[in-house]
Amino acid sequence: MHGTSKRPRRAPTPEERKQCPERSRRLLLEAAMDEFSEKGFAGARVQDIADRAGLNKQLITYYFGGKEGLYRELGREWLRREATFNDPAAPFEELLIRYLREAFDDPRGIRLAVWQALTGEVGDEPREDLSDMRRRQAAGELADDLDPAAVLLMCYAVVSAPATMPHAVRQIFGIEPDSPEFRGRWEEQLRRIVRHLAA
Amino acid sequence: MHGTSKRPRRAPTPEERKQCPERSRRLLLEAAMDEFSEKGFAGARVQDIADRAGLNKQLITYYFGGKEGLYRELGREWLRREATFNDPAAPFEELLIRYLREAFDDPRGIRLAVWQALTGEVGDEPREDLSDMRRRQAAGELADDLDPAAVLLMCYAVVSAPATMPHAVRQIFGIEPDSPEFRGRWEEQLRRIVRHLAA
DNA sequence: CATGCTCTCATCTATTTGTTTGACAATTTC
DNA sequence: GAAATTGTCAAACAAATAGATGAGAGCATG
Repeated sequence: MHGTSKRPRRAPTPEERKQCPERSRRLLLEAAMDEFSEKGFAGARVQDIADRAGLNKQLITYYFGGKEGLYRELGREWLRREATFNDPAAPFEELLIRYLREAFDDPRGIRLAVWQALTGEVGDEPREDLSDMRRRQAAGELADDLDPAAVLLMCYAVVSAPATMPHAVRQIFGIEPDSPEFRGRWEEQLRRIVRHLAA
Repeated sequence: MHGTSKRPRRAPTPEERKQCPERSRRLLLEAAMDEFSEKGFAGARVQDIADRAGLNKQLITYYFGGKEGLYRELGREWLRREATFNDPAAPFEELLIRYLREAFDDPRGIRLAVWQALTGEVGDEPREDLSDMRRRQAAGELADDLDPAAVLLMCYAVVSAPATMPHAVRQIFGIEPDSPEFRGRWEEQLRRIVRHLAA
């Protein structure tokens, strides 16, 4: 089922792989992102993470203090990453689409976030800044009768939807949520929807 | 942490509780709905389910053939329930709000569905019927440039949002997702949004 | 009241799983 | 280049957990 059937690690360090803690850390984080985003914290197995990284599972304890430590570190990293997303210059529609594409290209972050939300884990993310949305509203990018906060939440919801409710996509559209067809269709429709919200 | 510290079940059948398989089944299903919707399949513990139901955990095997059987039965039940939701007569806005209130009153179904989606479980739900949406569009309830399928998916997304991304609600609105304040505000905003989509 | 069946429970067991331990190799430091 | 530190691994360990076993109570039917 997994790539490595018996971990035959005969040639562990062909050349490149001498001993490199930074590399190991990175490999574990990547593998953990795969596993956790796929199965959630409770469903993920440290053995699988280690296998995926091609490393010994003990290293998870060594580097991150255990399964939970690794999970937390992953959350922190995601936060750092997401913080670089605001771009006040771009029009709202473009911002949404940019975010949507990111979500399509790598749904792991969103899946992880939803999993954290479902398990009720409380991250200490700061209060979202709405001044930008209000500015856009004043500039006519958003209808006056709408609450910027609500529109923002709606955007989160529709961007995450393909990842959080793939079954609904299949049910409604009859195509795969990760197919180019759906990608294009959803993107175009979201564009139109936000245009409707501007009028 | 749990209600029964040591399960002191001294008076097991005070009066009402003689021996009633139907009651036991129902209790287990209810408890399972709580646990699974809260922690997902992998995170839920049969012991906790049994405790919550005030019954012995072996009964889960007895009635449902094990943890997984119980989980499946829950999914089936939810499908049966959701099938009774269509109401072609009501205006679209009211339909959405009705669904939203249901979700607020008991988010367990939605949480369960999202969990199933995240774990990649494939239910065999039939293809969604869009003819109703198309009729509404023709009747002017929905702008012509919008894809009925996309609007439907958006509705699912925004209705589920408070349950699937409570952290976002706190972050953006600064209030609790299940507070009456948020309920009212979100409902009102969704009304306005769908009105924008009709124009 | 006996008998068979259904329902319930406490205990045990096998397995899974995250972590610990101790050995050893690689790398750095002096 | 020797010693100490760091990185890696395999095997053992301990906790948790789902399911199995067998005993026994409730309830019907003769």
